Amino acid sequence: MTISSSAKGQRLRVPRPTSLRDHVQETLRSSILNGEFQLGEHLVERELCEAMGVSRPLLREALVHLEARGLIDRIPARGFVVAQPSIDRVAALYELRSALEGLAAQFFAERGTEADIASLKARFGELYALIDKPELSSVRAATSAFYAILMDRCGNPEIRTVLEPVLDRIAFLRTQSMTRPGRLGQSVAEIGKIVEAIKARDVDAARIASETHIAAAAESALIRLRDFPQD
Amino acid sequence: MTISSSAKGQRLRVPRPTSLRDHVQETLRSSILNGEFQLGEHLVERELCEAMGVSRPLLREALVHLEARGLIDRIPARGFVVAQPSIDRVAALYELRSALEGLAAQFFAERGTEADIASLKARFGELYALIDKPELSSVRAATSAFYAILMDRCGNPEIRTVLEPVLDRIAFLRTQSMTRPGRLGQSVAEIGKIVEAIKARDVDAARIASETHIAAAAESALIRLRDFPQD
DNA sequence: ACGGTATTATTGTCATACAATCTGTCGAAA
DNA sequence: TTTCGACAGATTGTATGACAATAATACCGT
Repeated sequence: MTISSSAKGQRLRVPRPTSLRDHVQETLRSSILNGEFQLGEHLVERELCEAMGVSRPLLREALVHLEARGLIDRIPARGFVVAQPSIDRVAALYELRSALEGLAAQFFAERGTEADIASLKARFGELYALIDKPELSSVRAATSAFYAILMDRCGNPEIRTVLEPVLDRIAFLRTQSMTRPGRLGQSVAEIGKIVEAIKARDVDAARIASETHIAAAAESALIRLRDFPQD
Repeated sequence: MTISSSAKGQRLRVPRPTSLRDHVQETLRSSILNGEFQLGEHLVERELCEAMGVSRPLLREALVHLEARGLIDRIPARGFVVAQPSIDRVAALYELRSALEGLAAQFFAERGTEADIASLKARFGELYALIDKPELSSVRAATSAFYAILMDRCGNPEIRTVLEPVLDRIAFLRTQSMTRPGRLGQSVAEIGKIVEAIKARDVDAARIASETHIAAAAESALIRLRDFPQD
């Protein structure tokens, strides 16, 4: 965890751009979201400590944080495992996601500035351009960028704080659902409806388009989940 | 933290009904919710360790958990402080609460069993009986009981997991707003509308009644917050 | 093959330590 | 007198090591 501080004009001492715990936390989080652990897999503390080169108390702090966000579960005398929501729970999470993103779209249509709307349209353009060559990482990046604008500029910054844990808990399904053949084009079309409604300042249409979009994503994800339950 | 194990027929060793960390966490949480700390107050780790009789790593785990839930904030090299949301943030939180409780009411009206509805009515009855002698702790208990039913039986168990942190962050306002003269009666009347709508299985009315109720609570809380900003 | 027991691995928790950083104080210079 | 800077104390951020309690596993005798 050494950080080179070479830039001469800057402050000499740049010990940690962020706390070490935050780094451990984020590393662990993205490892889980990227599927580097199986659902339900036991997270052995000593192994992770050695792998990341940090002490056990620090690692545990990171784990506790992720536990609070619902990404991992704690089993009383067994330790931490990657959360593995049941099908019912996944359905409930999608339902929540639908409501929260619908709310964000509604607020954005109500309160977004013209500049915000322009940003949103730009992000949508980037996403649209990917329909022909759907590469996983690009699609994911463009989607995140779109939603980052939607959440950050919708006028209610707290939506993001509650939505993020929800998204984390269904992230293991989202990857797949976007790359199904044909699904991307449909999905982008649905998102286009959201953008249109926002552009027209049609509050209800924006909310409904957003809810519809997530409902479709949920259906796609749940079908897949039912087919491969242990995935 | 000694636990007497005297019952003869039971297992002899009853070390911890729950993990010690959970206990520390909950103790700390309720202390904060009960206003035993000022908003923005610095939480000094060593003091809390001694007060609760636990080690610093364990205390920190509890603090990190509460941080993840938004109850406390971490300031880079200063440690943890009790979260002190700005007026804008409080407004955003009430907006979210309104949407989420509206959703719960809607789902309850859609999916609650008759037995669930009967339970809800019973809780409402208990609340109604308190209008004449509004004692803080009773009102709070009855309100929690009502909402516990509403959240647990609405058919989407995830709503509670996202709503709870939201409620925690505005808890410091909720106490006051219920005890304002006249407000309780009005509040109970609003809740009564929710119950009625649910009884009638009127999904939209249930959602709207719930949203309206929280909007009124928000207005009351925000007026108070603007009058006593440092409260 | 099966049931019970011993061993091992791992968690839950503690005590302690120490460098880095922040805070506040006190003195020195303008 | 006011302001600036250095010093000391307090507190965090992180590490090490330890130990009891529990769960998992392997072993062994029947």
